[in-house]
Parts: sequence; C-alpha cells; structure tokens
Amino acid sequence: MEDHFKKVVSHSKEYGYIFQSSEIYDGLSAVYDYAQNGVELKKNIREYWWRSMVYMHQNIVGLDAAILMHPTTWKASGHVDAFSDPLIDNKDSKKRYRADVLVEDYAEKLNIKAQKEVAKAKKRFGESFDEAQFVSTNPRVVKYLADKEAALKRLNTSLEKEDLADVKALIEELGIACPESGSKNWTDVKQFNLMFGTKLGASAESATDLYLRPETAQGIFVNFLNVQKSGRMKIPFGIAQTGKAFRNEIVARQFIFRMREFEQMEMQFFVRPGEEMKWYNYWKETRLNWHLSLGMGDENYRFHDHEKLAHYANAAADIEFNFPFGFKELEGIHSRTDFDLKAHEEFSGKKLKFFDPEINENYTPYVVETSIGLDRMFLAVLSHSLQEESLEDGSTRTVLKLPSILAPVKAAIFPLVKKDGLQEIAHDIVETLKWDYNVIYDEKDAVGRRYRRQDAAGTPFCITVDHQTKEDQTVTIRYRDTMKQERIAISEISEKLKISISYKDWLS
RNA sequence: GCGAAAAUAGCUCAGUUGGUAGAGCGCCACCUUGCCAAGGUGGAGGUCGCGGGUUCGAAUCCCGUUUUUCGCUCCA
Repeated sequence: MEDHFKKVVSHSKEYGYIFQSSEIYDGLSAVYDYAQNGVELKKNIREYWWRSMVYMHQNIVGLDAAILMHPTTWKASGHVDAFSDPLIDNKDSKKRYRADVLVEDYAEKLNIKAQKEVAKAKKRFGESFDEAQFVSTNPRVVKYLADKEAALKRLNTSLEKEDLADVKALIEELGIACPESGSKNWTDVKQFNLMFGTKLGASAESATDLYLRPETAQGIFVNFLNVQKSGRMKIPFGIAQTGKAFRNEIVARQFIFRMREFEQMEMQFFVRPGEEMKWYNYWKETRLNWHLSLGMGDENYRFHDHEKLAHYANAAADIEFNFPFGFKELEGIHSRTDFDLKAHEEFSGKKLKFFDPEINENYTPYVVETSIGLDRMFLAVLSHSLQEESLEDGSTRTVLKLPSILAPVKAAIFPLVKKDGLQEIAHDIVETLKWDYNVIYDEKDAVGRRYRRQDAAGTPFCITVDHQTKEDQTVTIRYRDTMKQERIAISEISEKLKISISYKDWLS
C-alpha cells in the first residue's frame, strides 16, 4: 500500500500532474503545484461537481466569493477563538498540551482542595456551620482560592497581551507537572493560529489585519441574503462555491491530502428549521451517488458518522475513500443548524432571515453543508486509477485508468509512420477534433510505445492513421482499458469520443 | 512541534576502507523498423538538497538547515 502511494507520487511528477511548489528552492512544505495534466484533471473534477450541483438542481446557484473577507467574519464564525491555541510541549514525555488548559486544570485543583476543606468543616461543625464566613476567614481556604484567582487572572492578562513567556513562567512558578510523566521540563509556549494572517493596506501603520479564509463557507453565509433576494430564491435552496482556502496546519502531510493551501467545493443548502435532518439524509445519499457515478468501486467508499460534533452542528458524517494509506475523509456532510447565520446577524447587526410565504413565518434558515476537498478528490481519482496490469504474455503495463470524463487528454492521434502523407491526415483529424476535445498529436517512436505512453498518461483513446486510411478514410481506434482496436471511419471518431465528454451519460 | 528514517541525472536506484560520479529507463538528433514499452549511431543532462566543519582530499565522517516519509501530537 505504501509502495503504491510512492508510485502515485512519482507518477504524478513524471507525467506532469503534480510538482512540489518552488522546487528549485528546495520546495515549500506541504504546498504543491498542478502541472499540465494535473490542471486539466483538477478542472474536469471541478466541472463534474459543478454541473452535478448547480446545473442539475434548479434551486442551487453558484457563487465565487473573495478569499479576503472582513475580519469580523472570523470572529462570528468562531475561527478566531477556536483556531488559535497556545501550546507547550513537555520535553521528557514529548507530550503536547494547551498551555491555558494546564493552568486552568491547576486552578481547578486548587478549587477542589478548597471545596474539600469546606466539606470537612461542614462535617465537623454540623448545623451551626456558616459556609460563607468559613470561606472568607479560614486561612487555608482563603489561600487556595486566592491562588486560584491569581493564577487565572495572570493567565488571562498574559494571553491578552500575548505574553507567552509569562505563560511559561506562570506554569513553572506554579510547579505544574506533565500529567503523564510528572516532568516539569517544558518548552517555550508557542501560539498556533491555524489561520494565515495578511495585511490590507500598503503602509504598515494604516494596514488592517486580515486572514486568508480557512473555509469557503463563510463567503456563502455572508452573501446569503444577497443571493436569496437577487435570485428570488425560495427555501429550500442552495449556494455552491469552489475556491481556495488556507490553514496553517501544524502537521500537513501525505502529499496533497493535507495541504496548507487547498481547494474546497462546497454547497450550503438552506432549509426550513426542523426539516434539516430530511435534507441531511438527502444530501448524504445524493453525494455518495455522485462519487459512485465515477465507477471507482462501491467498496471504496463508506460513511463515517460523527459522534463528537462541532459546536455548530447537530449531525455530521464523512464520506471516506479508500486511499492508498487507508480510508480517510474525502467529503463532509454537516447539518450546521442556524449557527452561522445567527452569528453573522449578531456580529453585523443585519437581519439574515427568510420570509416563508407557505407558513407565513420569518425565520433564520438551517443549513445543510456538503464540503469536499478538490485536492483530495484528485488524489482519490489518481491513486485509484494508477494500476499495474499483468498482460497475457507475462509482461506488465502501467496504465492510468481515469474515468474518461475526467481525463486531461481525451484522445491521441498518431500517424503509423512518419511518411507517405500519414502525418498530414493525422494533423487534419486533430484540427477537426480540437473544437470539442482536448487531443494531442504524437509521431515519435514506434506506435506500440506511443500507445503505452498514453496509457500511463491516462488518455482513454488513441487514433492511428495507417496506409489503409488513404484508401478508405478509416482509422483504428484503440481503447486504453482493454487495449482492443477497432477500425472506424474518420467521420465516426467524434461520436466514439462522445462518451468522454457526455455528462448526461456519466451523471445520470 | 517532538522522535526516527531518507535526499545522488527527468524517474527508479548503485557508488567499496574518504581519492573530485555510474546504470537502467526516460529525453533530444539522425538512420532503421512499423499495431502494443525491447534496432543502430550520436548527444544533452548532476558543483551528489543547501550551508558550515574535520581532512592534503568529502557523495562518503561531524554539526546545522530545508524537504519528504513513518510514529506521536493536532485536526471545524
């Protein structure tokens, strides 16, 4: 399996699918570029998704929101608070903790100690016990509680000032030990913010701090009412969007599976409150069927229902794909409730409600989200398609069995030999086909070698012009997956290739 | 971020006890052949990831660094 993954990575480079970013400068960690074939495959996957979501649903429209958004967006969404952690490592146990949680746990222990004192005293004094007085006068309890308050206060002050050195000093002064090892050998506290910051404004003084969006969804939510009004949309309706998102992952790995810059394909579906579970189930099924339509094996997909839910969700499931390194999340379907729209109402002071004439009610819609990683989809398609086949004669061939609707190049046109006017005929065929299909011409090397080259690049069809072509206007068409050949008229080629661009055949 | 391993031609990899680099495939040109990667001739391409150090001399030993992989950790 790992071996297969290695092959996928090197094949990606060798056949012009994916290169590491800035490779001549030793690369940039977890950032990749899509090469000449990769950009086509990625574009085709995006198109396959877009058509199935937007064109196939009369109540779903598209959107292309900007990557940069008003900074308050990320306060409302919860990303500013939840996406940023002060972390500290224990050098002995190699365990990582949130520094603020360590201090809070310590404070809580002091609190428990104080409570124990109170409980003891209560037992001793019985009925006549004055708890309030005891708490304010007993020296031990007073000290516990005062220490607790002091610790928390200093933690908050330091965090607000972003004085991380003082957070470490606090941990050391309090003598907090690693819960696992008991060691007090700590690294410095480091702030990890998963959002990429940037600046709006050319001069440093007047610049505004911005973030590169960590998810595309918020661009949809803040435009909810604009789209609803201008498109005269009635609930239920959806807004679909593809675009880049950025996360400063602490660990970004596994090739293009987890990148710092990645592309999402999201659709937010706005529904009447109370009907969200119906739509949640509808979209789970619909999205799975979309994956299955590509014919990459039903057994390679499974649902994973979340038990622990994010703060905004009341139901969530992943569609997992059998990647070379195991089943991993490919797409998420989340019932996000009205959390996002409510939050934006609160922070913006603008109403984001829908008047539903059917029930004569004004409400904040609930949202069911489908969110798929385009790069992950790319990796799923590529890793599944790359196959080593054993042929009958005992030899092997490397073939990239991409679904033909996604293949970067639909057909390669060859002259059998570089003479006798075959090249001209082949060029003419290219000229005819190029209006409808991405096709290429190749005349180098023996034709068998050219076939294999196209197999490895993922081209589903090869058209060969030979001497018979000059007599009867026929060519051979050779199929990537079966290696079978047929003799057809030049005029029939386009019809034969149609399978590779017909969304109707693939999606329905 | 911690720990471990790795990095040599476009790809996959050799490279001995330290003596200034090789193979296969691929690529380019020409000749030959002409339906499934396999003919011939010639050629391009590497300051051995990068930077220091040790040494008369470093792909090789040491340190640092970057990138990748695996394990932890994290994961809206």
